[in-house]
Amino acid sequence: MMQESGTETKSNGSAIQNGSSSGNHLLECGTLREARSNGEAPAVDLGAADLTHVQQQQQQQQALQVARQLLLQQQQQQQQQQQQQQVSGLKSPKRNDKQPALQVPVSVAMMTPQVITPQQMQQILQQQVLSPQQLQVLLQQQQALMLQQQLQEFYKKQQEQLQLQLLQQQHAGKQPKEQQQVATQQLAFQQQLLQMQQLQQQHLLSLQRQGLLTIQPGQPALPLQPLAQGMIPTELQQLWKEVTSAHTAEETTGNSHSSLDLTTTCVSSSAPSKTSLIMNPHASTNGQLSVHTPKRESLSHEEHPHSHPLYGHGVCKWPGCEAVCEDFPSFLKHLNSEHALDDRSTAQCRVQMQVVQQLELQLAKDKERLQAMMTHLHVKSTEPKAAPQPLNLVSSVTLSKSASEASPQSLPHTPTTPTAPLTPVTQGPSVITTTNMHTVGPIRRRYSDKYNVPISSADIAQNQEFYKNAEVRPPFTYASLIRQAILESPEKQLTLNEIYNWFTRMFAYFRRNAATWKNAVRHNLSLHKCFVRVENVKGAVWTVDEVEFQKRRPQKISGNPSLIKNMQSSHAYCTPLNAALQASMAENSIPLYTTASMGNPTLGNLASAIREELNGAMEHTNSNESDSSPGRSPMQAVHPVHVKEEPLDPEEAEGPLSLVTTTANHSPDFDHDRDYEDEPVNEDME
DNA sequence: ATCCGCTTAAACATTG
DNA sequence: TCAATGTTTAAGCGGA
Repeated sequence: MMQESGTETKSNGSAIQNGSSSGNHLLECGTLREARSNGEAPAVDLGAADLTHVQQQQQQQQALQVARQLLLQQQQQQQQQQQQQQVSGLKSPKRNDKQPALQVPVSVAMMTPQVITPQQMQQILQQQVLSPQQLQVLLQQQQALMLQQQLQEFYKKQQEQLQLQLLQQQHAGKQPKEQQQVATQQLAFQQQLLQMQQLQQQHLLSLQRQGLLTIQPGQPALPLQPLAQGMIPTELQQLWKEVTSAHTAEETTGNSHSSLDLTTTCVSSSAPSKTSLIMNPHASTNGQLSVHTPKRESLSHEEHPHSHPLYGHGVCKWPGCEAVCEDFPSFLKHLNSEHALDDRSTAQCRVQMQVVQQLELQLAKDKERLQAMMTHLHVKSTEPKAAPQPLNLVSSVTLSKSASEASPQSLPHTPTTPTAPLTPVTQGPSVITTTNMHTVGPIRRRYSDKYNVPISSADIAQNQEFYKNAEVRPPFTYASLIRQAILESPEKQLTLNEIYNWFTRMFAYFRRNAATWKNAVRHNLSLHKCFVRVENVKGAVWTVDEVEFQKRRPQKISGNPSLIKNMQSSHAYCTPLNAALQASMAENSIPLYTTASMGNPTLGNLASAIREELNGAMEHTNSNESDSSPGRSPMQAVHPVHVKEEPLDPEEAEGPLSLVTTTANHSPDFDHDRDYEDEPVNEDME
């Protein structure tokens, strides 16, 4: 179907017309293009999806405000406690060093080195200096803080009980001197606990703040981006290490440990209510000193004493420990010696609570997100198998309304694992139902280019929000992307720099390793004959020679059985493809599959173009159905196979295009792109 | 095993 | 001179 676009490439007038007609592309595409021409940063793009995000932001902010109040109260409370500790000389220098880390968000930290005031918070919210991700992290932080508040209450109860027991002891005739000492030790212990809570909180916050720093500013919230939320395991690990080291350092400051034993003995009778589950190992530790260890173990793990959750593979599973214990008794010994009730263990246990809380939170959010995604994609069932299925980034997102309704089996868009193999198979709406199951798998191929099937604008448009924000490598070849970039431009021509900008604008992945992928872009531009360089007054622009696609397709088909097979399957898609296209377009009343290359993307033109394309493609093939070929989007499926060895007559494409002047609107627009170029090249590419 | 396509790296030339 | 641009070659990898 790209014949039309191919011929249009020659026709300058039609190319311009295409640019105007492409305005009814998805909103964001138009916005992007406009932004590009206006020299605006793409970060300010506001599509329909972004409006939804704004609403979500407002809701989040409301909740956040409540959470911030809690945070504020708690911080004030902690400040008071800290002052007390300073008076009592228990202040840890390390904590003092980390004091600035208490400030939660980066922007807040820049505003104030101290405590966040409500006014400042309000300001933050009003100015929306925080991205939704940051807000989310903040929320998580404050949930953790609330958890700590519960902890504090818990310890207060402990303290009360302790004092009660002390009173009893006093009545029993204990010496006043000893009592006084005990009381002092209690106080010290409690202060220590509070201090440790602050420490852990600071660790948490600092870690999460570090996480915030990695979030690219200005990014709109994405429901499809669960990655930046919550704490990743490495962070948790790091958290443990930090806590461990922090308290190790704190121990060197000479905190009294003698008080702990006494305290724990008294605390043993109080069973934590809310946190009993999580605190269980710790509570049992509290209850018994090392002498009573067997009993403690029997408390926690009555029936399986040797399947201790903290012991596995001969290694102590205490977070951050990993000490080797040959057998279970030695492990118990180690547990009691190294992980007895002390400040460190208490702190670690508390952190573990937070970790669990975080994970549960994240799990809940991801579940909710998954549900929303499935709902959005009209997946009726909530089968959990849908998520771990191999990703089909493109196809699922390319789903049109009608198509998704017609294919309830289609996988939801679950790009929850960017590390997962990229298996996006560009499928058209009608294709998904029948072929989706055959296309799953860890396929790294860029189908869109392997069969010379460029990405449709719909693919880009509907995936762009995802790829814009998630650092996931797009499942398209460089050639496809370049072609798409060029065809998306109003005049079907881009300078190299504009192509660069398109890459960085459309794909977060290409905001790194600029030297690498830019080199690849240049390489592809030079390598593939379909990219035609057109000299211009201002330099040179790159265009796509669609004719080259057309010319080479039959050769490839006749020569490559596998490709024949694929084209056969493409042909099989023809009928439902058109139907789905028509339905989709009719429903949306917009040309969903408007591509710049399609020129005037009316329904009739598009459908006929597809048919024409397919008919042309199937000249040398039979119409057998193939079930093993990857599905492709309509635009992609019908694209000819690319052969690059055939020399191209430059005049063919250059003639008309030479009349076109450059868009000349690329320069100031992408100053932000420069930022990406300077990033260190440390990303593992594959 | 081989071919092919894609990616990446790199060297080199050209140009503004 | 320098950076951007453009060309070319080569190696590695994975799929067919």
